[in-house]
Amino acid sequence: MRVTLKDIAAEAGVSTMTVSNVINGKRARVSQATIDRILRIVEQRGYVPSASARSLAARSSRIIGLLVPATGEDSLTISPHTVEIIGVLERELRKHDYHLMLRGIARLNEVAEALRSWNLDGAVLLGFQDVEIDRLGPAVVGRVALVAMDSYSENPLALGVRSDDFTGAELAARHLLELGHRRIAFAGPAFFDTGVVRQRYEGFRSAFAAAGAPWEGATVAAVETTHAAGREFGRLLAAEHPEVTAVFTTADILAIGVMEGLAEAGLAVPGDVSVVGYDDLDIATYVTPKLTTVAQDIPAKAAVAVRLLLGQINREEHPDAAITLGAKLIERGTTAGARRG
Amino acid sequence: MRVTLKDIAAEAGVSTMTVSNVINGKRARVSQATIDRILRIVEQRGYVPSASARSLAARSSRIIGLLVPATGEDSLTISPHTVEIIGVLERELRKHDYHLMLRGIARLNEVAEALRSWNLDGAVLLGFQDVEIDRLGPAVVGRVALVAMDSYSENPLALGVRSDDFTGAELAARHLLELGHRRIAFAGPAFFDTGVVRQRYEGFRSAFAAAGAPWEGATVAAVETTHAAGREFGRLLAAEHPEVTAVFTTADILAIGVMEGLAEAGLAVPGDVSVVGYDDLDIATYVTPKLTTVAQDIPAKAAVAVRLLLGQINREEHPDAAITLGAKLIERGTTAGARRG
DNA sequence: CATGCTAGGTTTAGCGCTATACCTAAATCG
DNA sequence: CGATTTAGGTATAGCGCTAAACCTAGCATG
Repeated sequence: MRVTLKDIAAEAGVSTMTVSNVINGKRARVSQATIDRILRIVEQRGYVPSASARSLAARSSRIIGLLVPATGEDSLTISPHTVEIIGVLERELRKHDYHLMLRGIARLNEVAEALRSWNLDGAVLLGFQDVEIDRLGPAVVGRVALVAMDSYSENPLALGVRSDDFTGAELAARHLLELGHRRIAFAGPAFFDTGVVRQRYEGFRSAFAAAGAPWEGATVAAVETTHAAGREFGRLLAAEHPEVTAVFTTADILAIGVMEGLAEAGLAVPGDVSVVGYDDLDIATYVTPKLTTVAQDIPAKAAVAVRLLLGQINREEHPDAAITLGAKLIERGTTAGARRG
Repeated sequence: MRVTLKDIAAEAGVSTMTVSNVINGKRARVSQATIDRILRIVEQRGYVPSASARSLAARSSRIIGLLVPATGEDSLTISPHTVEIIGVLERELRKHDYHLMLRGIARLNEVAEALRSWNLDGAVLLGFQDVEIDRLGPAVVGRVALVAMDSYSENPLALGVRSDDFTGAELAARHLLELGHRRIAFAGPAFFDTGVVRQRYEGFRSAFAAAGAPWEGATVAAVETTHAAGREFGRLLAAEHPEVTAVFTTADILAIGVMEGLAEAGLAVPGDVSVVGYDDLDIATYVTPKLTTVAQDIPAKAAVAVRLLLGQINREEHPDAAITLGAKLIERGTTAGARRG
């Protein structure tokens, strides 16, 4: 059978509480000799505490949920961007002896279920829309620490962590404008009215204003964040928008699709059309020419998320309402002066 | 406070066991009227069972561990290939009301810790070496169902699930040989003596034998599975192996690196050198020309893993010792007839 | 010398659930 | 018509741990 606290206590000749205290580092009221004896026995017997019993008794699981949108049928679509976040989250949490539970969320009320069922101490929401975050009420959340990645929701129940999407897009647009482009396309998913996409859209717009460029030069298109949709859009651009000489996209994968679509239509990048991506994923450097893109510090974003979570859990007051990290432009080979026709 | 079984039982005027039985689908000995009444109250009160209490009492957690190698310092490196597996695993397990816990493993004995501490019902080992799987003893594993992805270990404690790496590599090599190549490089990580790499190596060799091609034509190189290492190798090939006209790599990412290295050295793909990857990741189609590669059915692999796990958990006898899925060659643009120099 | 304080513990009472054994009235059987 | 089965439950005893309150001997203090 399993080795329990009781076994250790019996062998050490003390009560289970003493063993429990030693194991949990509450050693103030235990003599050094007893501590040593207990630890030796624990080691020897290969005692591993039962997490279920712990979380039942202590009402805290040391599990952080990683909640990702999912449909019932499809498997989770985890973008490369998300993957990097997961890796860093896991490491940071493991350092603090927390564990990560991955859960696809098909309907929003599953969030409550996930939180309550597992007694989660906290959760990271990855890839949800702002409107979804907005809808999380106190009944759902309870006393669980929540961090929403890439959210601009004002919901005080979920702290937002994001990089500066406004500035990122602004930098990209300014870069294109400085190269002389005036007819620029903005391609991103169809949520211009909220969240990350909105910020990028506004940043993009702001650069036009700052440069005194006519906003009429912009072509705004709702394009799904996939390679295929990007390719489609590239072809469309080639066929029906001869005036456009540059494209800003909200994702590298989209930019790479656009590049392919343009190439198929016989247009050169950056010769005829310049392209800018977003995220600076590894794939940005795998394509030819290498993609000019906006970089965010993803590991930092994940680390901040963990810091906020643990801060909330340990009641170091409710920390900062939201954290915004920087973004910077990485100039590579897909942008050049404007000329097409 | 939390709504508990007791609350539901009191409100329904039955014992907690009856509620428990209804909730767990053991409804044989409960009248339909009582079932309906209980379910209505459960719904109404928003009752969610406590997973910790359950796993403590039932000695089963309904959690499957997803164990991935990790160093203490680095974050988990999750390859695109791994990501796809994770997504499918999550969906399949969620269907059966199991949950996924992600855990980086720095030292092998952490496997035991993870399994015991959380009372895991099973675990999927992702990305471990065969020798590591070999070392898992009964003391570590206990009665936990274990599936090792991409393992060729003979350890009966961990069922292996993999695709047919031997045949995949053989197909690739045969393709190159049929195109007339005789001086072919094999590039892969330095574990030629075991596991997946060994299978691919043997498959590669076997194609030479089958084609009656002299094995002396092969150049075997240990190259890390990264873009940077591939690029380095591509340059090396260009500079010091003028006789080589084709490269088979054990990963797409590696192949893409090789392509870049070759291009930098002024060699054309496939004009001067043909390149074949492995895995058929999305990125294989993002590069120019598109990468010829070996495809495995990753979703199927993950689904099989879940099937084996659940099979073991439900004691449908100990199922098949290991499962090998197919592999096929996807011919795209990076392979052509042999000519260089 | 009564009194408090401190070090070093112990005792008690659950946390919320499930396994197991048991119970009772009504229906069925030989 | 007594014995057995069946439907539809209940009672009891934990699972392994922790929070909170309590205890006691020994020492210092006014």
